[in-house]
Amino acid sequence: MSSQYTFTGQFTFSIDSKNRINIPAPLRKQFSQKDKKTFVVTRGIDQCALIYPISEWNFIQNELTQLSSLSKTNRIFLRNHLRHANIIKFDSQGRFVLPQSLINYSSIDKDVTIIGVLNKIEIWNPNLLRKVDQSDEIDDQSYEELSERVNI
Amino acid sequence: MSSQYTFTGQFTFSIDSKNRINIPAPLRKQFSQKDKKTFVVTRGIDQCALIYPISEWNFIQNELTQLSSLSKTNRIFLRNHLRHANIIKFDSQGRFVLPQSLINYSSIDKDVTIIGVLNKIEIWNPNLLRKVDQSDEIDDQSYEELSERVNI
DNA sequence: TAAGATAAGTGGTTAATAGTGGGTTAAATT
DNA sequence: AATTTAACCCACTATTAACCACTTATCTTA
Repeated sequence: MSSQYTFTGQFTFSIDSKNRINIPAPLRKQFSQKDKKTFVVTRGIDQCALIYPISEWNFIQNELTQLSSLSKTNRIFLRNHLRHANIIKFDSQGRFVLPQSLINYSSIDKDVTIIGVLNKIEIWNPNLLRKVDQSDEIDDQSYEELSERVNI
Repeated sequence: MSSQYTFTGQFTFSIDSKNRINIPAPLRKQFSQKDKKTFVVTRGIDQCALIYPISEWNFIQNELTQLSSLSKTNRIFLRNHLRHANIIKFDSQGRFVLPQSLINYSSIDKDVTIIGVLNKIEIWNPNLLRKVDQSDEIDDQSYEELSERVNI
């Protein structure tokens, strides 16, 4: 099942004194009527914040209900995935306030890099992202494996 | 699956003071009704910018949705493929603005060489392309391997 | 082949939008 | 009740996108 959202592109914005972040217009324009400017901000697996439009988040939640809580891994995974999720709306200017806990988690200071990744939006500290870019090269072996799964 | 687009030919155009580049008429004419002058500009693997008509890009994007973000390799791959992709339309004169990040990446200055390569269009710094032409000769061995896959 | 007509490439101006900052009021918390 | 927090509103500036205009090239037709 593929999403209606296809966020792409990278943007460098700033977070203001009231912890507000602007959602780049090209991304914001994609928000459908039914999602009504509502989305979920949560922790990424990487050290960044993630935005899911509410309908996407509901879909993910549905996927998660498939996991049995009898498994310890599942319990941990579920707990950690859900506990940091904040339901948020953006204001009439297209901004939202990033919760303090996520600012801490993603080490965000003044500038933020915002990246569209299909059905979600990543929010990074630019310096941190640069480091990740440098350290996390994909090796040939992994590329080989990828090539068997996607044909582009 | 083969594309409806068969871009061919080489053109030398210029980029203006507002970073606008004209799409050569022979290429532009191919854009189908349904693609509505919409396309994606992104980084090439080589040091150039690439244009995909939106329907072509959607095919690539669809492949990418197959990859789960729980895998670290996938996350890196997705991020790096999508972050440089800009959805763009050309104006009533048939031009589009090349994002600054891509101007930097492809070292484009004043003139650009535009090449049609089947389902995509490459945009090069002419000098850079000349260098690549000289250094990247195809050796006999590689031609042999190619001959087993395409019959021309 | 010459002249007109059409299309293509290039340049600039104006109007709209996007990004950012701050202030005011309402709500929530203690 | 006081303080803090969040929602809402207004305003400024810079960037972007839409519009208009001109020159050159190409095609058509007499």
